[in-house]
Amino acid sequence: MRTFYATTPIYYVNDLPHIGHIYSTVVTDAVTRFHRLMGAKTRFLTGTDEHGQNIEKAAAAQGITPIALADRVVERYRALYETFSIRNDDFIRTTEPRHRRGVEALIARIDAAGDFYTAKHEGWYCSSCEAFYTEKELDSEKACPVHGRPTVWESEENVFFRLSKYALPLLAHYERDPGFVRPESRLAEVVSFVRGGLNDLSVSRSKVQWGIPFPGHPGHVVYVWLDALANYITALGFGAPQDALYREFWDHAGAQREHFIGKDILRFHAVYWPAFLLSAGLPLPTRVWAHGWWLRDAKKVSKSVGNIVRPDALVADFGADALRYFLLREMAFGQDANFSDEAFLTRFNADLANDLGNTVSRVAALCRQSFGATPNAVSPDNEVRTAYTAAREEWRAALAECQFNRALEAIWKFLAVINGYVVAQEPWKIRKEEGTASARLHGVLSAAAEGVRLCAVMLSPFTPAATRTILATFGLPAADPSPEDLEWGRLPLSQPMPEAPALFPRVDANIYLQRKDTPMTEPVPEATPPAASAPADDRIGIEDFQKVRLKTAKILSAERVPKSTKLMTLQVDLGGERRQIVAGIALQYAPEALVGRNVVVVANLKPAKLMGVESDGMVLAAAVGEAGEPVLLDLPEHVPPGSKVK
RNA sequence: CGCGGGGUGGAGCAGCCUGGUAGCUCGUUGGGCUCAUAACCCAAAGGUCGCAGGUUCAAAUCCUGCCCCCGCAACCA
Repeated sequence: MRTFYATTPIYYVNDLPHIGHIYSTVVTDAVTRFHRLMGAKTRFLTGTDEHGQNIEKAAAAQGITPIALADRVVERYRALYETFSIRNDDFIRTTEPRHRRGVEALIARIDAAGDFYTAKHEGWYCSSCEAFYTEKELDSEKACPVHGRPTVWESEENVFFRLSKYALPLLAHYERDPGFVRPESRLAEVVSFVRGGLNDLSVSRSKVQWGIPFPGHPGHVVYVWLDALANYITALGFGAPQDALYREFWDHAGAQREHFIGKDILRFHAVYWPAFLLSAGLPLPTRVWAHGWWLRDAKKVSKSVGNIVRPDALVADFGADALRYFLLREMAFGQDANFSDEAFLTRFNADLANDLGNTVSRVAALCRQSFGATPNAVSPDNEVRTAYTAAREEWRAALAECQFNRALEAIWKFLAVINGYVVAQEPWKIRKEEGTASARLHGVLSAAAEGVRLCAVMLSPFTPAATRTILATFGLPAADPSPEDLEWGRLPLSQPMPEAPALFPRVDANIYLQRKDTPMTEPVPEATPPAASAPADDRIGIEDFQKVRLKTAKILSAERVPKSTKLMTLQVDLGGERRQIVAGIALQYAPEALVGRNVVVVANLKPAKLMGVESDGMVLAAAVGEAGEPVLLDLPEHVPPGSKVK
C-alpha cells in the first residue's frame, strides 16, 4: 500500500500560534486528507520545539519551570487543532523521552560515520540567538545583528558536524531528484547556497542547560537543529525497540515522506537535515515543500509591528472552515499572499455563501420540496457527470502539486456547471408540469444532487466540517469520505431529507467591518501572564536621572547618511562645543528643514557607529503612534545652545 | 554589487518552469430566472501583460539591460 507521511515544522513554544502556524498546519492537514482520499495510508505529524536558552529564560522570568511553560503553549496548540479540524496522528514534543532516545540513536550513527569532531568555538556570542558571530558580522559596539544587544566574547569546546563533507553528495541528490524541493524556484536557492560551500556546523552548546545532553560530552546539550529536525523520525519510533511506524512510513521503498515548511526555514530542511541523514545512512525525505508568508496589508506579519493575525475572532464569527478555505484559496502556494479583512469577507460571501452554500441549499430545497427525500434514481449520463470527470482530474492534478487555489477553482467551476444545469433544466417547471413523480424531475435533481455531493467530497481536504454537513443534508453519514465516494452514483436514494440550516450564511461586509468589536488583528498577548511586577519597580531615584546629562543644541547642518533610509547625520552646536550626532529621523524630516533648529540632546551618551558613521550623543524625540515615528522636541529660538535641561 | 518577492483590464490575483488566440474572482453595465442565502444563469464594456533590446515563424512566457514597488537584514544612540 502506498504510504504518505507529512509533517509540519515543530513550533517553538516561545511564541503563541498565529496565522503562519495555522497555515502550515492547515496545508499539511489538507494534503494528508487528500492522499487519504486517494487511497494512501497516511500519517500526519506536528509538534513543538521546547528546548533552548530562550525557553529557559522565559520560564525563569515567570518563575516556572521550562516544561511548565511549554505545557501551557502546547495546550494552546492542541485547542487550536481541535477547532481547525486538524487530524494529526501524532504530536511530538522535543522534551519527550522518545524524542531524546531517537536523537541519541541518530547521534550514535553520525558518530559511527566519523562525522563529529570537537573543536574550540570562539566568537562573539549573543545569548538571545544562542549563536556566535564573527567580527565582521558585528558593528563597532559588538552588538548582535538580530537583537542589537551586546555580545560577549566566548570560547567553548563544541561538537562539530562535518557538513562540508556533504556539499557534493547534496548537490548530486538535488541533481538526481529535482523535485526534492518544491516549488522549483526554491530549489535554485538551495543549490546556490550549497554551491557556495558549506561550513561545518556546531551542534552542541555548553552554555545551555535546557536541552538533550550530548552523549559522550558531559555538560553539553544538543544544539537546536540536530535536536529539532530529528523529530520527524523520532516520532515514528526511530531508535526505539518498537520502530514499526518508522519502518512503515520512513524507511520503506515506496514511502512518500514530505515536509511542509515556511520558506524561512528551507535551508535547514533542504541542507542540514538531509546531510544529517546522509551521514547516518538513513533515507532522506522525498520532498520538502516551502510555502510563502502571509502579509498583513502588504507588510510582513511580525510581532514588533503588532499586526499579527490571530484567528480566534475570525473563527468565532465565521467558523474554522471559512478560514481554512480562505488560506488555501487565496495564496498561490510558494508565493507570499496578503491577508486583509476585505478579501476575507469577499471570499466568504462570494465563494462560500453565494456559490457553495447557496447551491447546496437550492438543490437540497428542490429535492425536499419535490420528494421530501433524495431522488429515487441517479441519472447515469448527463452534462453534470461529464463536467465532474474533468473537474475531478483537474482537482487531483492540482492537489498533487499543492496548487490548492487551482484545485478549488476546479471545484468552483464545477459548481457553476451545476448551477447552470439547474437553470437550464428548470426543475421547478418540470415539477409544475409533470408532478413530483416525474422521472425527468428525478433525473435532473439527482444529477444536481450528485454533483453537490461530489463537490462535498472534493472539498473534504479543505473544509472537512462543511463536507460532513453537506453529506448529512443528503442523507449520508456525517463522516470523512473514503476513496469510493469519489465515484459517480453513490448518492443515497429516497433518503429522507430533514431541514438544514444555511451553510455559510451571508454576512453584510460593511456592517461587519464597521462593527469591529472583534478586530481580526489583535495586539500580541503575552505568552503567559508576566510575573507580578510592581509598578514601583521602574521608578528611579533622582540620582539615576542626574546621570543623564541633557542639553540644548542648535543644528548647524544635516545630511542623510549615504545608503541609509532612516539615518541623518547632524552637526550640532552644544554651546561652543561641536558634535556629530546620527539620528533615525530621515524618513520624517528633510535635512534643510532641520538646520537652525533647537533640539534637546543627551550629551553624555557613549559614542557609537551607525552605518559606519560616528554618533556622539542622541537627539530626543517623541515616539508617536504604533510605529514610534519620531517627532523632535522643539525649543523656542531664544534658548541658547548648551543650556542644561533638567 | 547584502538576501528574497513582485510589477498582467478599476481592485486583488493566476498563467511564466514545458513559448502558439490573455484567464480567474470582485466590481461595473444590460438581460434572464424565481427553486435558492437580494442568491443563481447569460451577455457586454474594460488590458500596448513595468520599459528597452534580443532569440524565434511566433514572447506575458526564454535571454540581456534598465526602471519602479515590497519584505527581511544591515541603521531608529
